[in-house]
Amino acid sequence: MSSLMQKIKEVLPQLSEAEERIGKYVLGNPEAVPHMTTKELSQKSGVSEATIIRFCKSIGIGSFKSFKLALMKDLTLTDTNLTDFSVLDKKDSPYDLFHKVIHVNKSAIESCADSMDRKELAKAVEAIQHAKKIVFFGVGGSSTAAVDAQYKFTKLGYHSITSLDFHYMLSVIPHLTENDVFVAISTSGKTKDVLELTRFAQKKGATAIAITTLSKSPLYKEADIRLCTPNVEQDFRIGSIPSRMTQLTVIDTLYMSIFHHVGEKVLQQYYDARSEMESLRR
Amino acid sequence: MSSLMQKIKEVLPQLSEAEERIGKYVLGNPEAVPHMTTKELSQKSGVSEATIIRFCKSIGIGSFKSFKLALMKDLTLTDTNLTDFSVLDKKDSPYDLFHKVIHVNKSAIESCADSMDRKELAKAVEAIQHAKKIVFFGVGGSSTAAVDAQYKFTKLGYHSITSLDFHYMLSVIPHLTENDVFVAISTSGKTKDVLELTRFAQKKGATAIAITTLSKSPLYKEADIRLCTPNVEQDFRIGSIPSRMTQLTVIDTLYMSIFHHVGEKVLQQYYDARSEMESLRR
DNA sequence: TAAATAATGAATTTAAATTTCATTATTATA
DNA sequence: TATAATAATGAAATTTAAATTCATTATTTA
Repeated sequence: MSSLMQKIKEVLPQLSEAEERIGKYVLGNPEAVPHMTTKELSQKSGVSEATIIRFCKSIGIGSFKSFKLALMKDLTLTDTNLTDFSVLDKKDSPYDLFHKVIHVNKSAIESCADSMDRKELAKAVEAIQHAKKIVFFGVGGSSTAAVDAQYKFTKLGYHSITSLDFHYMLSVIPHLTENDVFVAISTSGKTKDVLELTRFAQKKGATAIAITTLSKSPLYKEADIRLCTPNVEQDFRIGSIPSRMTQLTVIDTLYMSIFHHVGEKVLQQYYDARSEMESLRR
Repeated sequence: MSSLMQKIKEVLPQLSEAEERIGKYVLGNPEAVPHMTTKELSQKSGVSEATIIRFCKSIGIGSFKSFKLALMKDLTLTDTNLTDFSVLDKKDSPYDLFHKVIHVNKSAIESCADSMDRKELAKAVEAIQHAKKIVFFGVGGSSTAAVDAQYKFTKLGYHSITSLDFHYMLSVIPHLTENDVFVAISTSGKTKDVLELTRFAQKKGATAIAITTLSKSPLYKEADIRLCTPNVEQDFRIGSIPSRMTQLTVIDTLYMSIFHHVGEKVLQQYYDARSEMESLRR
């Protein structure tokens, strides 16, 4: 716990009722407060604006602005890992939500570092490097990552395929061989479509890479290579927001790694494409 | 040299005379500026207050307040000068790259806070709330955000459309009316396809929301509502990685805001869909 | 119970940020 | 070269945020 927050906690019992309410709100939503005005904070915590000012003085800070600055500094120093989004509030304005989204997404990406296994990652890069074809598949919220990956790897010169359509995929997979890679994306690791296609691809000899959470799910168990995303809060309100960020971070890593490797070879083509794009830019 | 100061240095030659004067003052007195008002800074640097505001926008930051905050952060974070990706190294292992990707993505999301204008955001949410149809369009790296948005807003019960195909979009837009919203996604704000479709949609009376960087681009100028993403480093090696993260963060915010609003109404349907999904889960 | 004190928010004032608008300078075009 | 179009600029007005004042209510003390 950092110094300002600590300080607030300490003096909380000595504060008046209204000021205590502010203190509690601040402690509960520290990352939201630095972007608020006195008016907003007064409404959120159910006191008057005047009391906000008094609160600042009570905890020994001269102005509301200084208070916000101090709080912000506090938060950056102790990168709070409040991954949960339970702090959503009826009164939240779009701007408040914006800052909460920033916070959640940042936390999600940060926590990617915890779940990734470097050996598995190395294996995945190795497999993709030598792949003739790469097929990505994800449904629902995970389809975003699949679409993104397909685009990125096409840019790198790969024969890269994805589709939201299960039956389309059924027609793609029979043509896979040992040289190919099937990347299955599913947060839960239980999605039936994804599982069935993964098994099918494996039967054709393709290497199955799973981008999924570390769990006892069938996808986790059966995949050849596991790239784990962290178990981020799955609140219904935020839906798949944070998990999609983690999936994309994994995709980005694969992309960067391959780019890094094929490097110079692709680079010239890349520049060509860029200048061509400039002139053609539709 | 930290990133914001670096950025100012870079754009300095492109700025107008008055704005250049501000830039020089800031570079010369970085530690003084965060505590100044627009009036003070205008006097110190010998320009008008209005020009101060324009200067902030010129360097891609949405308000003077955000500028001061960004500058302050810049000055305190002397050690983390990894913001640029030039630190890519031939010897980097996939795992090294993974951590760099995490860093870049995190920074990109963080800097979203600088460029967003709360009023524009409120306007966007308002427009979408009352929309009958929402059309998303982005090409290249920006298509990911469009696809993601389309999925999210469909889940919220909207008639939500996107396609990668310009000609398909040409057949969609004629049916738009004043009640509809067209969301154009383009980092540069110059993509021809996006511009043409945006103008077409506006001609049909739809409200055009642009998710783009704060710049003098045609898309920025012509859009009815501007949701600005920060000017993240556009290194060819990382391509559109960070800008896609910022676009998604904006999409997430819109989604959360609308969700928050329609809230209870959709919630029941949402739960129904979930349990249905459990049983149907393919 | 009455006086003193403390707590509070509504209303006001002050100050800061932002926008608008008219003016001037610059550039492109006939 | 003259003229229109565009961009740059600051003065003034507007909007927004912060801070103060003051009247009201609750609480404590004698």
